[in-house]
Amino acid sequence: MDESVPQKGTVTQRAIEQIKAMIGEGRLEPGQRLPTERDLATQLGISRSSMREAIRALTVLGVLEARHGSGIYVTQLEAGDLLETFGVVADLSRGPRLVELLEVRRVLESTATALAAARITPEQLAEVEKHLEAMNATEDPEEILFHDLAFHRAIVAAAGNETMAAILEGLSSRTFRARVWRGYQEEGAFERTRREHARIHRALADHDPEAARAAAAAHVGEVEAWLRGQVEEHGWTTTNGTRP
Amino acid sequence: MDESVPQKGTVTQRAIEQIKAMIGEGRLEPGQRLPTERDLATQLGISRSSMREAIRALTVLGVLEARHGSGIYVTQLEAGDLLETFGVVADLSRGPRLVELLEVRRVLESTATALAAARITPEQLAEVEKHLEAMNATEDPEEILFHDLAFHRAIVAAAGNETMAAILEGLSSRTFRARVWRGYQEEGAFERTRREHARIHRALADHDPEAARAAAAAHVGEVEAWLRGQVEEHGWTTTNGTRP
DNA sequence: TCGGGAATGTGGTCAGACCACCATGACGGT
DNA sequence: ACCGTCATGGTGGTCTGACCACATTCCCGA
Repeated sequence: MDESVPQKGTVTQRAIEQIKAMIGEGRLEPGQRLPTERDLATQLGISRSSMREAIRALTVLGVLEARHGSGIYVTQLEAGDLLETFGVVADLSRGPRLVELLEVRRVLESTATALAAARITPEQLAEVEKHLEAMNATEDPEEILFHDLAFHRAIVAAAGNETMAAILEGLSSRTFRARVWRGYQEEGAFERTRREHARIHRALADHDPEAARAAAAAHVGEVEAWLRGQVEEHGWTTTNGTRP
Repeated sequence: MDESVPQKGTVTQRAIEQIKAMIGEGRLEPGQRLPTERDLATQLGISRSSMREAIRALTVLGVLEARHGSGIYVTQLEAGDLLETFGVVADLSRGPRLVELLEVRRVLESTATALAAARITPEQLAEVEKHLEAMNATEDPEEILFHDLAFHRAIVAAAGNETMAAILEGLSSRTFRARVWRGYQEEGAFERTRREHARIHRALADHDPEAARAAAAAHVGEVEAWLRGQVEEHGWTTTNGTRP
């Protein structure tokens, strides 16, 4: 077919760019099914192996989705699809960068919480309260962590910015939170966490953005300050410890 | 080798997780060279093709780097490496999500600018001024865009949070800015942009974080408001238009 | 009419070959 | 003795063709 494209980088890289361009130009709509790997490879004049690598790359980026036995599809290209890789960053970061990530989270989450305070509906507030109460009603760390995540997720969702929500989701992903939370909560921070959550909830119920922003910033800031201390004290790396 | 891992998802996916785990557990250090594709494939008991797909996936994520004829290496795992994919999001987003991205940028950049005002050194300030003057000294849109990017990049760098800088880099990537900027500047916003930049610079020189935050937020907010109007008016999609 | 199974098409995996590139070191000229 | 040159081996990059696993479709028989 179009042999117009000359040598430029590796063959696979070229294929990645071409498919990305097709989507950018609107020639491929979200949800649409692509030609088969074999056809695509023929069209671009490359082998199926190289085409598969290109598809794999775009799959990882959350742009394409391959369904075994069915075909290759363009994702909905929503924030959640494209920002899923953000979680990997949190998983592989350690030491000083963990603090930086928490600083980003503090900035974004305090803003999101402020927005939520202004816009939250009674239904959304009920969802928040559900997880708040569930969190206070149990002592099981696993369950607490689950409802803690859901609590913040519900708030961020009420802010109405899906992109921001997707980023924060990556910054609060289960493994990331678990790593930091474990050490933090060991120091008897449960009670403080409960107070901070209550303050956030009150600000939301009062529709008070400024109070909500301050409460959220303080909440994340507490963890951030603790982690900063840990990193400075011992050169903490916080790898995914292989617990024996 | 370790045939202990049973069937779980696709073979390639398993390989991706295993390599990611090796890095997470510290068995692979940043900058370290990995075994050859052939050896890795043998070790994990899979074919070279599948292993190559796994490597491609981790390459896209910014975790690995393959050098033709030399070998496969673990990247430095710095924020820039891992967040490079963030630019793809900006490239493929359109319509309402563009506004959301700009909102995220406003939040992060205003914070970064405030931090910079508090910490910036004379050398860093000189760098900022260099681009500010260069930007005001030309009429070539390409050059203006270049120095505009460099202006903000220098400020964000002075904030001292590499993770935040990497995210903002993705949100200001050349293609993203070009798409929005083109339309924005067509409406004679040059003069306003100059005033806003001057205000940001003065706040930095005065080491006044609050003024810096306000100026940066207003600056991005201007573009954001304009874009929001565009999206609401015509159902603007802002694809990479194939200009005929 | 409807249930089930075969046929087909798809992505997933494998094997082996060859090419392009890089690093190293042996070699020969100076 | 020094240094540039080039041969060589090893590495990632690409291609081919085959087979497997899964989803969908469709047709046939109950």
